[in-house]
Amino acid sequence: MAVAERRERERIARREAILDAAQQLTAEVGYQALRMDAVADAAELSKGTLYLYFANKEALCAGVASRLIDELLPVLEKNLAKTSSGLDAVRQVLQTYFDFTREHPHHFRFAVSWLSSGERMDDSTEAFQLYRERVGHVLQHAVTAIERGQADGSVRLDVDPLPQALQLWSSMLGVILINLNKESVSQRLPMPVDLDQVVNLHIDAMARALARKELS
Amino acid sequence: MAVAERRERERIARREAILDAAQQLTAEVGYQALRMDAVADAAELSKGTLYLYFANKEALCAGVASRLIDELLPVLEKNLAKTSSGLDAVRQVLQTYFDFTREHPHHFRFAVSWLSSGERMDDSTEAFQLYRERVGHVLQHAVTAIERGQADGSVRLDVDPLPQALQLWSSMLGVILINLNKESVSQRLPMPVDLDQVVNLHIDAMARALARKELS
DNA sequence: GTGCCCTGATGACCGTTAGTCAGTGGCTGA
DNA sequence: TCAGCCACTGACTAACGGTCATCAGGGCAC
Repeated sequence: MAVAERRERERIARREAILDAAQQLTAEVGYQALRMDAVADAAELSKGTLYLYFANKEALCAGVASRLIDELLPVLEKNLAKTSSGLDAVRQVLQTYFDFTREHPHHFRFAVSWLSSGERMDDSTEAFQLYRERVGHVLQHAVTAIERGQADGSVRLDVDPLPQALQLWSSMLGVILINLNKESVSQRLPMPVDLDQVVNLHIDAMARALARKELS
Repeated sequence: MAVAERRERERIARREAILDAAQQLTAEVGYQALRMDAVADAAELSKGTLYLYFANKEALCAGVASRLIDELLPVLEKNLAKTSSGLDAVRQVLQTYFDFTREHPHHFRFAVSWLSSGERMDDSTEAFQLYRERVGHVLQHAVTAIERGQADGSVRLDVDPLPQALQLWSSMLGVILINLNKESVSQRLPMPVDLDQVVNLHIDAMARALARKELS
């Protein structure tokens, strides 16, 4: 049935068109302020049609987020290829992730709101399965970097790669969160602080904590 | 005018009564699911009245959050009094904050959603001013702990207390965020991970990164 | 070629909820 | 006694995510 195949192609293309519109709008206003009506308008479809392709707004956002994180993976792999040691690779994972969130702050906000939503967000939809898988890939690069460091002697042997990668990822999450809101955060501190510097301090601290040899 | 004074007392009492109702409900359902109608019902007032005391729902939530963080400060001060060194005090600040978020997960979620809201949340209301001030107090304890450690020789001298305290605070934020959602997070990892352990790993890593003497 | 049917699209409509505002009643001070 | 003020009220509005009865038109059987 050539018809069935064409239908399937058209379905995928329409889904992509919706994601195009949503991604464009998201980049402008963020996930929170994204309106389903606006997406429908931009995609030149009616609102009801959106719900034929995505279970709800969150699933649509997860679709956009999956696309974005797909951009991260090749960059991360390229940067990791240049590293000279496992410890250096650990730094590179953190730095690359940070740079990515600077380019796509809305994506990061979405991830945080997903993580902090508790039970509230129904993330059992297909779009979320994909998204979680991609996040898992990023995490895996951190695990691999630690293992590589243990093999080449740059990382302490008494750390367990997987839990430690989670520690790296989650602590980085908080640092980035603050950095994304540095204007409002720093404004109300007694003295001015350079919050970009805090990111570097964090990466340095992490490297020091994982380093096998004491680097002074 | 004794009347004016009584009016003022009554106004404060009513405000507190609203906060009582909101705090109770928040503990049950969280900030996100808190309904202004429900608060009005619980406080035995009409919804319109709530808006005479709080500019909007967020300001009301900030009022509840301020109350909660007020509970943290004395506990933190008590725990800090028991510490034997500055480095130990740093660990204690992190641990106490973590324990607090376990008791008041909703408060923490509110703080995160405030931080990740960007421009969206109008936090110029009086209730937020108070809340920010309290957060500043907690942060100050971290700064003081680092300074104490530098004075007693337990913390490296080449760290700048204020930025480093921000690094400690923000990284801890991320670790706690993951911990609060450990069920949903760990569920989708290739192998089971104890996310409570990640908190300990993080505190250990932070201590290692700040310690003056290499502790192997 | 004709007509039936299925699929995908539609948009008016619904429910929920934050926030508003014209109206009410009781206390105060003259 | 009564005018005026002020806290309070609750029906109302707007905004937005999500639904569903209905429609159009392309494909298939005959």
